[in-house]
Amino acid sequence: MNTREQILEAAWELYSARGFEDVSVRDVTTAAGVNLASVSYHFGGKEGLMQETVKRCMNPINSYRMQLLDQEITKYGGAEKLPLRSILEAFMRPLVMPEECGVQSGLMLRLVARYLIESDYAIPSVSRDLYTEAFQVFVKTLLLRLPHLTPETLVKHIVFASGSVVYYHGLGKLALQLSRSSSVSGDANEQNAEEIDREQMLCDVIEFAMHGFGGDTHASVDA
Amino acid sequence: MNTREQILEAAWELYSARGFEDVSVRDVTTAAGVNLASVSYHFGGKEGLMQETVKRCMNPINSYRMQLLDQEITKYGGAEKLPLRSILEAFMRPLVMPEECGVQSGLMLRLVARYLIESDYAIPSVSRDLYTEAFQVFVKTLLLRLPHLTPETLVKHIVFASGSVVYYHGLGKLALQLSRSSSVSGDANEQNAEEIDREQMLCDVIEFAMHGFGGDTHASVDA
DNA sequence: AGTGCGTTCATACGGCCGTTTAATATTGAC
DNA sequence: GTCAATATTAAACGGCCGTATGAACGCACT
Repeated sequence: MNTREQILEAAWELYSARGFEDVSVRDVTTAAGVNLASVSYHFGGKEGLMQETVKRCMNPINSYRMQLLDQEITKYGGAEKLPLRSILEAFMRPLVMPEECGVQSGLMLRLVARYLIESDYAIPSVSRDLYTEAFQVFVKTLLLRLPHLTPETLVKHIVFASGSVVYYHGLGKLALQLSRSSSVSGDANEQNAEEIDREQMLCDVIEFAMHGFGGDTHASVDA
Repeated sequence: MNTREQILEAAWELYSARGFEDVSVRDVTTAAGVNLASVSYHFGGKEGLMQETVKRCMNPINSYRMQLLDQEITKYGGAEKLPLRSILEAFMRPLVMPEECGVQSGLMLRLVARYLIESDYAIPSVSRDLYTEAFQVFVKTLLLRLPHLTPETLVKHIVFASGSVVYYHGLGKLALQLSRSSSVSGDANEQNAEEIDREQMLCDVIEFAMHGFGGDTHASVDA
């Protein structure tokens, strides 16, 4: 029964790093140190392995979102008193800091981005339900706080915020290089920029999104 | 000499629709109605074709960005008098409405998203220069308008805004479904949502981003 | 000891991949 | 018209892909 876990762990790392379509079953089983046929046996095939991999990381993410939201609700004594910042952070922090809910490494966002794009926007039933639940809860909570906005607008804004964080995680380093390299750039190929400050990124994107939602940047416990 | 163009056209459509790694050279040549070996002959191989494809669509995009920016500058009589909205629209409209600069179809954003992700964030020299130029011009222009912000902050915000539009284009339909489907959803597989209103999307994301930049939502010719 | 079942294994299969080759067709300058 | 350069073609190459097969293994249970 250990084989299954070894496969999932290797699959997670490889898919995150290189993408779903670019990683062969052989790559996964070799990295996991198990037999090639194990994937067919345990997951029915490559497609099954991919779905299970996504499921295994999206479940904790969405649970963590709910958990953070609940924490803030009790902290502020009611969902209707939640600051906008708390709601946004509860939604986005699990994406940026997945290790806080047991999903290892910052490859999370790359995997999500890859999956959403490669799967041709047809999220399979596995993760569709998870997404649906989390999405609806957050839209509902936001609606309490921003009753003058329509649910459609709120959805748009959540998507905007998610896009910001996903995109920035992927392009942040590069973009900063581009903006700086107006001066001498030495070789154009130095791709080894310092690791990105994810906590700072989270803070930045929340700040950006809060303005987008039209919320007050500062304390807004009073409503 | 027509073969080359037919290949590029077919490649553009297929790459946009299905992704780079998922489209074989045979797929492209078959769709183009040319011989398999033509790709090697004209582009040196699949890698060369991919790069040329990206180049052929990013060149017009970045030119269009500059053109829109210049239009607004003359319209308002000086780069320092540009409303924030004009700058943001000049940057994002070409992504959302590529057909306005001769890049056909709304598959543009998917191709960009795919390329950025699949190429492992290592934008090859081909498009790197184009991006660099456009990025620096826009950062510089934004700096005129928002001198209290640092260039790093501006870069972040541009990336946030780009991420919003790319992500929303990919997920918008799905997200709206998710938010609505709290009620009856019939089959969970109806993926045939109506086409997205791109002009509206552009407007929404500009509005969202403007708040994020801290700019005034309304006319800001007066500075 | 023997039986049955879940698991792991080495191996093989057919298929598609990107690229190469060498022959043929087309072009354009002289 | 000739001839070299350019362009296109059909066919084949080796390689990796996902999956299937059937044998071997571990082990609880009788």
